[in-house]
Amino acid sequence: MIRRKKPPTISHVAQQAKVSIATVSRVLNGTTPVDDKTAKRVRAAINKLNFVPRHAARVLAGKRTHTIGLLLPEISGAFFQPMLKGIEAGAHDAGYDLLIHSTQIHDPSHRPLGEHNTDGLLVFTNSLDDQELARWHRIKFPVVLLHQTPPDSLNIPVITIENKNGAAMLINHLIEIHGKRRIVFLRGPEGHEDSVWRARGYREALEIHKIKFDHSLIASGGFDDEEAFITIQQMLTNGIDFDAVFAGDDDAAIGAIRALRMAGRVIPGDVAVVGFDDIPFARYLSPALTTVRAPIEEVGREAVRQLARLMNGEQAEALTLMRTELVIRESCGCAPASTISNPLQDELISSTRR
Amino acid sequence: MIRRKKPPTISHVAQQAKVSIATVSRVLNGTTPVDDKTAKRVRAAINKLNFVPRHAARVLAGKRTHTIGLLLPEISGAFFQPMLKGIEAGAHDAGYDLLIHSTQIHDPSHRPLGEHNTDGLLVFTNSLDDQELARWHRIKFPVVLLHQTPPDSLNIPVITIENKNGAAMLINHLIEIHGKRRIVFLRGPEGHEDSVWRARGYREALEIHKIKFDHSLIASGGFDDEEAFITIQQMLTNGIDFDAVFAGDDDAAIGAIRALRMAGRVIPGDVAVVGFDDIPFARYLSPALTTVRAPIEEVGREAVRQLARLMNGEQAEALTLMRTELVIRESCGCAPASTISNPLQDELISSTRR
DNA sequence: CTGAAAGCGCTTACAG
DNA sequence: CTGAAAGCGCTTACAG
Repeated sequence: MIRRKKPPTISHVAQQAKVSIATVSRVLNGTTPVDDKTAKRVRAAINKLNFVPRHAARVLAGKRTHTIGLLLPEISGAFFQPMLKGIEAGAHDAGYDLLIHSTQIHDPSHRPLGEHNTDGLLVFTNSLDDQELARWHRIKFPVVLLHQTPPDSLNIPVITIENKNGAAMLINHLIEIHGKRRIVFLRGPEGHEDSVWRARGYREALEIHKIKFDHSLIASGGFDDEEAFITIQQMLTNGIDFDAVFAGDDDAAIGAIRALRMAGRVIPGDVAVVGFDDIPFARYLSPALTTVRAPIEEVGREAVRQLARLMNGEQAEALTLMRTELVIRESCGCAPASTISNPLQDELISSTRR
Repeated sequence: MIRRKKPPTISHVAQQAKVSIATVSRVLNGTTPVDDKTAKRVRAAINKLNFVPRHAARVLAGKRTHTIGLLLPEISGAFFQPMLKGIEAGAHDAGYDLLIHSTQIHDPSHRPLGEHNTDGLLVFTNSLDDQELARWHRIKFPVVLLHQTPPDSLNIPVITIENKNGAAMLINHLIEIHGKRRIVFLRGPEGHEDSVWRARGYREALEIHKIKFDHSLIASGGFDDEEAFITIQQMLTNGIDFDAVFAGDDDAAIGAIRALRMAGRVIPGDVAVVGFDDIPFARYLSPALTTVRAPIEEVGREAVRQLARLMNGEQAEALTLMRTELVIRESCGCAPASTISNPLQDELISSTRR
């Protein structure tokens, strides 16, 4: 068992400064004017005892926590980096601390993040069951969803991106410019909405070009390097014929490229490979990855903004849909812009129609 | 102001189930046997009211939190991904929840993570001032340091890696195999211990080969893509002459490569570039990056293990120094192993002497 | 400007 | 097996 020396409490400080605990609390919070000399004594006592108020007690006594929580399924893949950056920046701007928990859905009686230790929550796809969302909705606890539609018809604000159009633009490009007809699509993790919408974009683009949908070209990539690697290897082994791969996201694209190379296929000569997200590394791959740029960081910022409105008792936007852009580089078969890869020269095509 | 409907408390449940709150607490915690029928009634009430105990109250009343905290300066750069993975895995194995906060040192009276809401803390370099560490040490609150030596002579356990030997191996390779003499070193962020040790490795290697240390070859790379990019551009503009760059870490190596390319330099023909860490993408760069493999994920796991010992009142290892390995790929000037890049074929050289 | 006291929602000896 | 009550460390009306 742990034996830690008991930290000082507000009573110790009060004793030391010869005032009541109420007064200590007041200089701590600056809620009520306190006599200068008294305040000075209290501060001296605080310093001397090295007193730090216990968060738990404060929260119990009804104070706001000034922190927001972020619930993630896991922090893996390059995707989360810009998202975290945006959220951190947003939280900082709004004057909130940020606490992050990556969770595999677990025992609801023991949530590490919730109304007991935060003023509001950001919830990313797949990190929570609907019951918990419903409960928060019921007690009017501020929650904003990322890349995920709320269950039932709970009106919880959502921030997400133009997945469908982004995917469709990508597939259109492969078909129209590079004459591809047999395009593999690698799905993301089970229940991941981004994946569902990208699949729809894929199908719609096929339909527009009267290309028959072929089930055998759909497989699971898990938005993950390793899983995509294995899947593509398997498709190769099974002799499935294809001339392009839409890997679902950039991480999976890396795995796909690796598998294809290992099998001796040339990219983009034999097979074109495209991703989604435009993670920082996408442009440094060789061939440089053609992909869709998702404004991931901005999604994070905006989510905090909406959450802040909720926490202030204001109304938030029900749905914020952020634009995606086609980023054409080399892995689709287009020629390199120049020897010097200049990001500014990437061709950008916006996903907003018209 | 926020008006949330008040969530049910343990008293409501007690009323509903017609028992005392003590009994409710018992079925909640399973601490004392409770009559089956009573328990069933209580559980029914809990379900009906959708009751979730308030963490803050539990903690106040003296329960352990079953969660550990991780303090980081920021989650940026590809480095943190494997570290987080290791820590998450470690926490999960040890049966703890993990809460993460990335912080710029702020107001000590308002720490988002500490003894009030965790049972122990993992602290990464640069995320905290020494005072706070000293305070925790004083109250015997379990803390483990990552990549950072404790201040003064507080005996706080540390997990870190063989930075010096790793760097020395890298520089030795550049000098001995590729005949480099003017090697740039890009420092990491201010106060970052990894950077300090890597600098020492760099200098020692130079000394061994009787190469005079040249101040003008040292600059700041910040362990960051963008910062390294700017720095190298500047060195080029200033006409500083060099035949190799040790970028400090892999992220910075990417920025360095970008700047050199933009200036028309060929890598590794004109300038060799090497990194440190071996982040997942290092092998996919072109040329594939020569670097030092740091067992980042394992550092995370081990840190949690040591922390768990502390939290159990056991003694922890004062210093855990993890081995690094030289990973020779192409960016140093070595020939590619084969067209098919196989990780297993990378040449590995361990940092442990003898 | 300051203090005494109630209350936040739990847990846990102590009795029974 | 179960309940009454004290206590965890704060905040905040309510008086003065």
